Amino acid sequence: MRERPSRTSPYSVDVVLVTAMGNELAILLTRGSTERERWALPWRAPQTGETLEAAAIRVAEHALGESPIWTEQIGAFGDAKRHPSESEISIAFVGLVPHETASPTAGYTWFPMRDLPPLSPRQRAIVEAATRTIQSRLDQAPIAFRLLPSTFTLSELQQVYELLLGKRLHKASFRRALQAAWLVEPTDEWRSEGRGRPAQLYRYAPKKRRRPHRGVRFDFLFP
Amino acid sequence: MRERPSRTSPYSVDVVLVTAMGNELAILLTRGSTERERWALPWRAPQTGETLEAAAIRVAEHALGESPIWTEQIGAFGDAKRHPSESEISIAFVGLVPHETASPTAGYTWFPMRDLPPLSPRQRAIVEAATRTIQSRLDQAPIAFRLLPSTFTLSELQQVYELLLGKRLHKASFRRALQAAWLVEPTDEWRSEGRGRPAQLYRYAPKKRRRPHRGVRFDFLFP
DNA sequence: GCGAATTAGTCACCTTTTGTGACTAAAGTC
DNA sequence: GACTTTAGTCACAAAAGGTGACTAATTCGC
Repeated sequence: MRERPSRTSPYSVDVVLVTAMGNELAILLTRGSTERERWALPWRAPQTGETLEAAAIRVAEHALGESPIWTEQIGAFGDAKRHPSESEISIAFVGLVPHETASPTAGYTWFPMRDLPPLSPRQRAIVEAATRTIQSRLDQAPIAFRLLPSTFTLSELQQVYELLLGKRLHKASFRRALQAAWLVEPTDEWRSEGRGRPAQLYRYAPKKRRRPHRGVRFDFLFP
Repeated sequence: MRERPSRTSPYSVDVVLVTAMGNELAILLTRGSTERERWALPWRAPQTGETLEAAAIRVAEHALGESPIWTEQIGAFGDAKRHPSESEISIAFVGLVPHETASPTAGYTWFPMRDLPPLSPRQRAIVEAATRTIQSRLDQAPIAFRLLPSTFTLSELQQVYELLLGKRLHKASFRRALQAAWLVEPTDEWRSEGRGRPAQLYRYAPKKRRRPHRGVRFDFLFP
């Protein structure tokens, strides 16, 4: 099932598989067989007739035995940076995987994002772009909800958001915005997690559409 | 200078060149030489050692004699849709060009976005993605300002925003947000455009950085 | 058993942002 | 001079967002 690197393949599909591992984000890496001691993103030379996204999903299935709960293309990366596959360009995807159900198959290991081994320049650029892609999609798609089990506490949800956004959020603001969006509904279960007061469990149950009703923003970062 | 279509090329760089033509957005198309009566996006089979973005800029220079004022990669498009170049995948770029200075070379024509000729399915998908890319970048980069001459009236600027966003904006809100962002400064010139009161001319002169200071948003379009 | 510590959940207050109609100003048209 | 047209500004209300402080329910140490 493991495809061999085809040195003549003009492009590869590289996938950044991201999970919330405890208190940190982690991505899946594999030891590059073609290169000495280097770690690399899972990748694949897509077969003809195969959709790019389908190729990305197959990479994930091969590495984890499961498909991601959300996938998005990051873009094409060429720019004369070396790549393990020696392909000219990489079409990069990002995929999110709940950590509970995702157990890497042989040869794949989770690495915390804050402490990655050396990667090829191109793949490092891909990982950085993956972070930006996740963050910019976070308010447009319910990707954080699917990183959690089907029921979860609001504190857990907030922790996932803080992890993905890379910043702390105020509890009251977070819950107020969540309520206004009609995205979750409470179950009648509670979970006592050791110390403090037990938390009510919620499930993702979106109820109403948001009106995309806003004017312009001028949020330029560099003038 | 016109590169010939290489049938063995594994991928092509396709460019959506967008301009504000009077009251409408327009994109540049060329008559596909390999296909009977079809129009197509300008494209190029990139040379080895050439950056993807450099290839896109060269496409623009070849078609317009000028490089775009803003360029961004849209992504890679494969998905078994036919393409004039018969390449397996297209790396798509979007580029913005001021209409005043951009005169197409032979074989290239501006088409209003609302009335495009039939394109290949893949290129139609690329054009739609280009629109989304522009709209999502509009509040993060000063691309609207560079579509205009160096001095412009605030009404002209608002019209460009309305064109790119595809929706009307309220005059007072637009100007209030613009002032808060410290992006323009008035000149001491005025322009009388026929009918009503003359408008003051402004120039793009960004002064201060915005704080990326905001909580979460739950703006999902489909639950 | 009891107070301290810890986590969950909510409220109230205030500031900022945003939508919007109405207003004044300066030009042309008739 | 009255009317039309475009520019530019104001002020009010509503909505969104930041924040500290409060109550509630549990465990831990003693």
